[in-house]
Amino acid sequence: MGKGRVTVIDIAKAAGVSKSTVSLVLQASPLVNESTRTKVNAVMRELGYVYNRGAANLRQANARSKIIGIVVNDLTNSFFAELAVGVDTVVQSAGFVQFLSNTSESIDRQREVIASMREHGVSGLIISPARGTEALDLKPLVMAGIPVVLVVRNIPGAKVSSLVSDNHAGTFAAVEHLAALGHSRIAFVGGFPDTAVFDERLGGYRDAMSKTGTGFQEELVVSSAPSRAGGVDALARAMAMPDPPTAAVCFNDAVAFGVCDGLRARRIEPGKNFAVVGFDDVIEAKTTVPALTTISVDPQGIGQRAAQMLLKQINAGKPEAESAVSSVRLIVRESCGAAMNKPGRKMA
Amino acid sequence: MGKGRVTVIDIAKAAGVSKSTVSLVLQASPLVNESTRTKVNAVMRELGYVYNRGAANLRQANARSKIIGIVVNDLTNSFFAELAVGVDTVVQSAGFVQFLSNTSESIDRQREVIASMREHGVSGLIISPARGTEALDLKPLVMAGIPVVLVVRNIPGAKVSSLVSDNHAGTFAAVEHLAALGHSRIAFVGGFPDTAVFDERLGGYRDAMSKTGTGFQEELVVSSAPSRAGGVDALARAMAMPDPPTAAVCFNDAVAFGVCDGLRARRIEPGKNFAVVGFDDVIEAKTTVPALTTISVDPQGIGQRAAQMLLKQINAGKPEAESAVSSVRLIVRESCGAAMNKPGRKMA
DNA sequence: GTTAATAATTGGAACGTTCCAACTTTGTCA
DNA sequence: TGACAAAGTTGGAACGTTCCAATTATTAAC
Repeated sequence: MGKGRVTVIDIAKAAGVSKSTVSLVLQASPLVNESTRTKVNAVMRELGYVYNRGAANLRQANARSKIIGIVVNDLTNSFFAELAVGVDTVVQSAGFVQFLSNTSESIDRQREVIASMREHGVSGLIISPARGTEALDLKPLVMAGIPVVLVVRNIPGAKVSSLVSDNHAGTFAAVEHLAALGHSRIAFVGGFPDTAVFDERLGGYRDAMSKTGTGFQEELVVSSAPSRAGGVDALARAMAMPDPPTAAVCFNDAVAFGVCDGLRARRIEPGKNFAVVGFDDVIEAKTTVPALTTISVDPQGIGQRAAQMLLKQINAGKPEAESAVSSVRLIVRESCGAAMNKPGRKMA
Repeated sequence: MGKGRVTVIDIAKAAGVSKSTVSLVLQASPLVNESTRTKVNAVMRELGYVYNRGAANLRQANARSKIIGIVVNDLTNSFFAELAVGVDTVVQSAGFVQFLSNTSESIDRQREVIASMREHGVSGLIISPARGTEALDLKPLVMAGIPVVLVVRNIPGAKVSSLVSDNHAGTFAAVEHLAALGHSRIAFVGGFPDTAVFDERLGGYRDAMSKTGTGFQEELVVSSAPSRAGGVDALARAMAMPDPPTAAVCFNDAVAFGVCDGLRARRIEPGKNFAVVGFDDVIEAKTTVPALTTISVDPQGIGQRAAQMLLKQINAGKPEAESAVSSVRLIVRESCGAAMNKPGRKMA
């Protein structure tokens, strides 16, 4: 059949109108007569026309394309998958489509991905930055006036919007809860020390430990990769201490699951002989056994709110940076032992 | 500063060359003198030039953009997240960037997303189709000569490449293994009955049940949503039967986790009083307690292989449909009780 | 039956890039 | 010295769309 791609001019010719009219039909203009519209639409379907967004964007330098980009640093963490789903629900109803890319914590990859999205003229970007991202990396975006919302990790000095959860309050509440249950040797487990999120969560833990009178002890902080495997590993190191902890506030739920795995491997029952609190409240947290006590940050909710912030900026024209903190709350389930008897230290 | 965006002409003016020369620099042509090249590059950096891929694609109608799209039906299932990172690793090294979109099993959304990706001139598409997708939905893509690889779910009649795992062989092996352990009342649990994948996995189960002499019984098939919650639900129905099963072959790992949750809630220990086998071998399968016996389909591997198939088609020019089946293998861990004593039926 | 207003349509210019054919400069060879 | 080739560079046309100003067809008002 047709060798080249079918254009608006082909449609015009076949429908016996001008290309301008076809263009008007394309943008659903009320100027065009109903009968012409239906005819043009019919021809389009018949010839298998596909809109060339590139050409369109070329002309209307102002209006950007109807896509928003989301860049995450670790797609295998279901937290980010859920965040993306949350974003999707709101951008979808605003008539946008979402393109997601994963950086796997690589700054180089992140640069490529963001450049590529810019080249395709995204209307805005939601970014959970890779470790080590600097304000400088985002400079070009703000210079170009592209709305950006940072989520999960903020970047000091970058003049863009951000939405992070109240990490300090979260771990603070976790420690208070464990202390109220009678624990005093409470460890802080998992996470990479050189991130802002780690600092904030550790800060909440530290302040709460000081406040509860038991005091903050450096040795009770045992870091690791923020993954399930990292949790297993970190727990091993914690339990090897001369006076091991009886409870753990974990960097995130993945670590907490790892800690539970590690406990079980030592024949210690999480929620019974050892209290575990997570952070994030991922979807599995409530169905796993024992159900995980954790800090709920509602990833889908964050995604939705971030998307709303972004859309607001897009519609406002002039992007105005806005910082928000998403509040968190402690969800008490079984893994902290609150529903059971007093915590003991019956180890194998 | 500059109100409009900076173009190749601005660069040319500032560098004292013609726009053609700038264009040649952009595509790293050997024709341009080394000194000119460095000068032009310097000016680009200085003025903050961003390449306009849309304009470029407009001119070179043949060469498509350097992006490949991946469309998945359920991003919250970590299977797909891992598949996506598998794809990413190979397209990345081929100089492509990957844009992912989620359809949440909505055909309408899938249509939008695919249309949007086409409009942006993707070089190829990897699609895990939403439930109910028909060959007709893919027709426009193949007509336009856009390479497509279907993963996970095949669509009969669509003239595109596909890569699915050997579902039949997987459940067949699972049943054989359980039978060898002495089980005879083996249920098939979870999944929506109206999908090709379900049919294939059920088929493997049915054939194996017939072969082992215990025979296939309709009542032992209990379907549900293919999620953790679905597994909990399905197990409840299975255990309510007059003569409940002692083992379950699950539709996927998510269901299997749900089944384990449900068993625990009934004080039945998975891997001890009840055997559970999953399907997919997601990342958590090996670290959970008890470690899940499952059919390994290696989602990252499938992603990689699908990406290779796609790149092959892209480079070949003329896309040639190719069907492949990814072999699977049974990974024996703890949840089937193979490492423990004979299976009993000590229920609470 | 003329004028004014409204509705519908239209050709041409513009967007930022690449391709092509033509051009200039420099160097080589008979 | 002239012819020729090689290396670099260049202006204009083209890609598929939208916008603008201009045009024609239709209806309403007097």
